Amino acid sequence: MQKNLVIVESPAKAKTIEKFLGKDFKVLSSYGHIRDLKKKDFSIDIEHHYAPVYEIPEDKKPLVDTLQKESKKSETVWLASDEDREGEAIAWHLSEVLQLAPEKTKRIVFHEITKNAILNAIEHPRQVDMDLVNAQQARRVLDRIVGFELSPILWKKVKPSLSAGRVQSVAVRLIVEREREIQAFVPEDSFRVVAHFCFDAPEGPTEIKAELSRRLKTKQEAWSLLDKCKDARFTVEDIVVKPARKSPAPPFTTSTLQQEAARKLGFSVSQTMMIAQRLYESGHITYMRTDSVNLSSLAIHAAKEEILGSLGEKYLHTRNYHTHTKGAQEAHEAIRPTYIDKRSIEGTLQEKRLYDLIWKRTIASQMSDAELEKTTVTIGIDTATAEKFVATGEVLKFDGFLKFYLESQDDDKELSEDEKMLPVLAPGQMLNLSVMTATERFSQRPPRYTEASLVRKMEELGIGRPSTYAPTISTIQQREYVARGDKEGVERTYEVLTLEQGKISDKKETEKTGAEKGKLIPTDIGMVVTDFLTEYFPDILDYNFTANVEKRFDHIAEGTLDWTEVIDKFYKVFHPVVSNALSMRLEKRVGERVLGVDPKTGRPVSVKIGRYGPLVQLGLAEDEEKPQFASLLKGQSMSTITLEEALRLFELPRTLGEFEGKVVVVGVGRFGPYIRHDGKYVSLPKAFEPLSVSLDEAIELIRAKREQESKRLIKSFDEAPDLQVLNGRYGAYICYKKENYKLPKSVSDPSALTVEMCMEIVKAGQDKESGKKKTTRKKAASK
DNA sequence: CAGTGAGCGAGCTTCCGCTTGACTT
Repeated sequence: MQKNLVIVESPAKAKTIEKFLGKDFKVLSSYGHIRDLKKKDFSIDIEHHYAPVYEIPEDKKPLVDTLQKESKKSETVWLASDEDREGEAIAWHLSEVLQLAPEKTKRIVFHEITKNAILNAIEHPRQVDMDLVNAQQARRVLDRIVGFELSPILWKKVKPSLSAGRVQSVAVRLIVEREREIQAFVPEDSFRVVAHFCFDAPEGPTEIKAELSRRLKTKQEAWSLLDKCKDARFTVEDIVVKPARKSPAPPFTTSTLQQEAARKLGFSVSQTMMIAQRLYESGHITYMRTDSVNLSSLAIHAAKEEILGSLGEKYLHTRNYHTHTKGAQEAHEAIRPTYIDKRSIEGTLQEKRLYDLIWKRTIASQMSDAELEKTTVTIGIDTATAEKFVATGEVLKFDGFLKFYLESQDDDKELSEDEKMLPVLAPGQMLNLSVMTATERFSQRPPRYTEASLVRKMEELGIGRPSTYAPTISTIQQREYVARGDKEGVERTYEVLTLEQGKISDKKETEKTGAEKGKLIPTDIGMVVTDFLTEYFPDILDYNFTANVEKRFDHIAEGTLDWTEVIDKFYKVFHPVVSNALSMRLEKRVGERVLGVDPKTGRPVSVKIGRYGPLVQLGLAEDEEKPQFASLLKGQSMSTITLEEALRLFELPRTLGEFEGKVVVVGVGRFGPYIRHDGKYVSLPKAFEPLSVSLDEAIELIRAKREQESKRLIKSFDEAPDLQVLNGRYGAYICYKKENYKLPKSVSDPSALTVEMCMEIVKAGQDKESGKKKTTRKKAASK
């Protein structure tokens, strides 16, 4: 009979802890939640105090069986899930499902995975905290109610298979509203005046650059200042030297790691999480889903040793950081290297780079401030005494933590001139003007969100958790509410006035502005759904909704509120709005817009969302003649399409002419624009537009496709007509009875393959396939 | 891969937070 069973959430954690506890303890993992509301049904009994209907998901059953057996064998079961709302619920579900007797069940928590922390936890067990569990049930039930009541409204009113929820709908709203701000943005221009002065210093002629202390509103104003400066005397009026400090950023949380990995390494949010997961599993870093900036005393000590050893005491400044994030639950440490003395690790390049980032950030957080000296020089103009030029310089006196790490800025802001050292000057010193320019500058529109900056905003609003940031971002893209995309910049002209050698000249220059890559852009569906939800459910879409309900969850956790009453209060208000929204008959479809009348037929033209996305419609459903439909093209938007553009869409499919006696037709299908000829399809590359592509271009594309086709067949065999060696997008492969098989790496020349060799590969592939099918089928069933 | 979409209409879709798989084309 084994004495003790400890259950934690993560298997990697289980492995480490088992080492600390010795023979009398077996440590297993629950792999997160073991029980949840039933997947399919609403599963909340409204009539009976919102009683949740739980089930053990199919893929968790074997695990639960194992836990069952092991717990029966043990004298004491230690529930060691995380110390937060979800962790407490996991502990409770475990004790319910495994039917653990209270006298042999103990709840323990620890914040750091160290031997001391765990032994200490074992010394201080407690019972499962039902108030905290109820706070979790309230959270879970609320999310189910919101998600499962809102989504069906969208299926009926907008499009099937859409979804809405407390977190995702607000995330989409942020992106939609930002896009509208950008559309409504009117840039304001002003003139930035910069002067280059020169003077004779002991070491030779020296230059200094200074900027007028304010921007000038108009060209006239700029001109008149430059005019005044033609014969002006410039004098150094004041020199101020001020010390300044910069402090390091706190250690990484999930959200800050995602942001920095995006800025410094160019990783997507999900990529960062996958790489971090691997680092965690191989024991290199602490847990990667955390909202805490706290470091264990052990880690701080290790960082201290590391800094003292390599740089000395001057660079050391240990600190404890505190979380100010809304709704943070701090069940884990900050993300840091497990062994801080490990400067680098074995692994892929990406793993190494991410580890390096985490290492530097952790070490820097325990290092001294950087010390700077900021110098400000004010330069007066005798012909315009109200105006001043200002030159600023910055000198790094002591690098401190900057030796390792500087947090990046989003590229949102206009880059400031890099500040550097100023030459030595004295008050009263005269300066000669060499050149002065007044350049027209424009105020910047707000930037679109990146995945990482959206995460930052969500965290700020307390929406979502470290474990859901990445999944939420992929959900809103999967539902086609938003898409990652590039925006081309626009050419803009601006004016530059130059004063040089007593003469003012005036010229126009051009620049590209507003180009963005990989930013989140809302789709028509995203905008229509957001408008609909904010109109009917303003409370849910409110940026403070989560923060407000979190307050109530906190009261439940403290035991001062009953969870079913919180849900009841919410449901009594929410559900009638849902019923109302479902029953109302809409004059128009949600998001429908009438563009005008087709001059040819006199029939009305409108845009709306159809089952497969945005479409234009010519005529009405009740007309005797059936209406015509056409999908919007890529790059077109319901909100900006004009009547003329819409009418042109009805020209598709369009006959271009004949080639080899057969018609060539261009159209737009489910997979984008295509050319059809002689029963064969060729997709239209991005560079062409279906409305403007010519017959000659189409023929060219058909020929190119044929050329590619002809290269497709590498080898066929007379004795085995079902067998072919083909050239595909990913290189050579074998096709046998319509199934494809990958070639092993050992095959260097696919054209040398024989029937026997091929059949061997096919057979190996089939064996693998049959082993795989079981799992894929299971996946499909659970989906 | 397939180029659709209100007149019949079954049955499907959906939430958020905990975890890690075992897959590739």
